[in-house]
Amino acid sequence: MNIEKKLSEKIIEAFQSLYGGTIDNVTFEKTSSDFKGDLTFVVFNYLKLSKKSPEVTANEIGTYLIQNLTEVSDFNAVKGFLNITINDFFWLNYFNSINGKAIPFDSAPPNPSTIMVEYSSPNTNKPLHLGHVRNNLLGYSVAEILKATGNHVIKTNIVNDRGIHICKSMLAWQKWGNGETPESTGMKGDHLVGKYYVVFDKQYKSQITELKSEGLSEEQAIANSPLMKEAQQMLLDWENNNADVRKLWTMMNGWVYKGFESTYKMMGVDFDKIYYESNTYLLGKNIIEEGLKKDILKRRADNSVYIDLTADGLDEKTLLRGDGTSVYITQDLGTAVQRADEDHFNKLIYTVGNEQDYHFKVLFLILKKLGYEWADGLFHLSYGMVELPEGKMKSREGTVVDADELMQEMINTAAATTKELGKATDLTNDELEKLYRTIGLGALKYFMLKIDPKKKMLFNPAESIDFNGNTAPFIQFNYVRIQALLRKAKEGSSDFADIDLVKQNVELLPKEKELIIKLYNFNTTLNQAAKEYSPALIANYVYDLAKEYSQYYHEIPILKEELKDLMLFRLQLSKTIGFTIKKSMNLLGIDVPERM
RNA sequence: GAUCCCAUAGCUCAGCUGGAUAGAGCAACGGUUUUCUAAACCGUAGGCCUUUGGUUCGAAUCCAAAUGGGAUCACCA
Repeated sequence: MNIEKKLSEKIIEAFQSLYGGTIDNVTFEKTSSDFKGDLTFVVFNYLKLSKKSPEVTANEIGTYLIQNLTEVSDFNAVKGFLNITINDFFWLNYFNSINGKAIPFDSAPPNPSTIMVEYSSPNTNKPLHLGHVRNNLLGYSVAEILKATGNHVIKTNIVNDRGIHICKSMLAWQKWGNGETPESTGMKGDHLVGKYYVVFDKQYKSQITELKSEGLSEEQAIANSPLMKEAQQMLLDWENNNADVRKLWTMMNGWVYKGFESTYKMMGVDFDKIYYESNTYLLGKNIIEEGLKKDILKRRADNSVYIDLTADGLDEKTLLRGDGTSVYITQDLGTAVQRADEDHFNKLIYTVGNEQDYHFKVLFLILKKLGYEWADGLFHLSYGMVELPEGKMKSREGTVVDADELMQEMINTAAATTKELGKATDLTNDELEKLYRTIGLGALKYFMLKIDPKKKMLFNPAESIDFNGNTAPFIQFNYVRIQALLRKAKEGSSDFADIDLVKQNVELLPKEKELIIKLYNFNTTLNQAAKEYSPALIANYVYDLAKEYSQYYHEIPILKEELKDLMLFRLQLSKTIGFTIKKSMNLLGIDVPERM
């Protein structure tokens, strides 16, 4: 039932029959609103075959189509643009085939791919911030989109639960914590641990200042800071399984996990498989050995191992230190191989900020050189940083927008706005709480997902996120209006109890045809979003749909339409649009309320 | 120094697989509610698509360079 495909075939046929030439698949674009028609075929590229002027060629093709394809009801040729009108029957037929339900995805791949989507990947020394919010929403949404296109998706998270940064928090807590716990302070665990990360930094800096005032250079001061030495010792103790350090580590990480859990829950994201770096950080050494045997990797005089990527326009990259210990990329090599062995993925998508573009380029190239076939399925979903007006966020200095606080603020704003507008007054308190969350978090999620992932984005905390215009609340509002219509229809008359059963052939208004075409385009958009890993395409689609509907709603009577068939058709159209809005929003991880 | 990413209305962004007169939202100004939820709708105003050159019948879109902004180039993670 793909009209573009049908048209394309007929046009190829037309060229064959009219001009005796063969052409490849042709493409169409949406006819400009200034001209009559639904789809436009541009003939300029094919004039060599027709050996006629653009206008004549377009006219001849148009005539052929109208004679040989029943779906084509009209055409006009302007210069080289052939504007094709598809008859209402086709569109209505398509619409009836959906029949008031969510649009089914029509081209699920015959062999579903297994796709791992890694996202979030937090450090356990501080709470999640705005940057993580973008990461989480993006990863979650991409996973949902890939699922919707028929893939088997495994959402994974690799938690960086070990390293010097955690030791800093641990040390500071040990020294200045006075035994504080989440229970004793009422603080969320991740925030409590984050507090001591900042304490460490403060103490460390004042120590450096002190050492410098004693006459040491900056470099010497850094090298001789007792606090940093202690932290490093703690890391060594951790690696050597020192019981006390491990106990402290387990306790504090436990606090953090509890905190993360509630943040993830509030955000509405989840994972199928969680890895911990404390389990994976030693992986990868055997791969290095293999690589050395194959002579792909080289050993330096000091015993360190590296790979020479200069021929590929990159640098030499060290993979193992002289003392035999791992570096960051060693473990990434190891986890990639482990995942390939365990999960047999076709694709592995790393949702990580664009500051690591180089790292992933190197990682993928090394794996490829080592001969892993699945390395072609690796993809770095690189997204731009979230910046504040004053520049980059620095968690050590506490200049971050905290995820928990931001979400709460959004919910508060949603509550205030709802009250101000005097809306939803008949809901219970529980329902209201849920509504505020749906609207507030919806606004936040949409705000972050509607922007092309690869672009960096500016977040100004002073200007609150909008609730009007191109926003989630606007889209949600249109969904709610539809639900209100449907409710009223059912209450008003038993004739409308089952709107789904009605199939009507009516004369379409231009706006109605436009809306059906929009619905028809859902699958194309979904496919493209999956192909490009871009939730922004879905966001733009659903906004367009809601906006068109909003105009329609204002222009055309629905429940007040006197012709019953027409009223039913319009209700059915509204219902289908409602389904599509909901489905699209869910792909973005956004809920829609029934009332607001 | 090298590499990568970005540049479209005052602001935030679409448009990028070349096509017809470059689109939204916000902000500004004016209008619409005894009638299906006004978180809405309609209208006005706002543009050298950073610049220059190239490819093409045709360039915001592709190529090259310049300018400006960001990131990266650790035996850190």
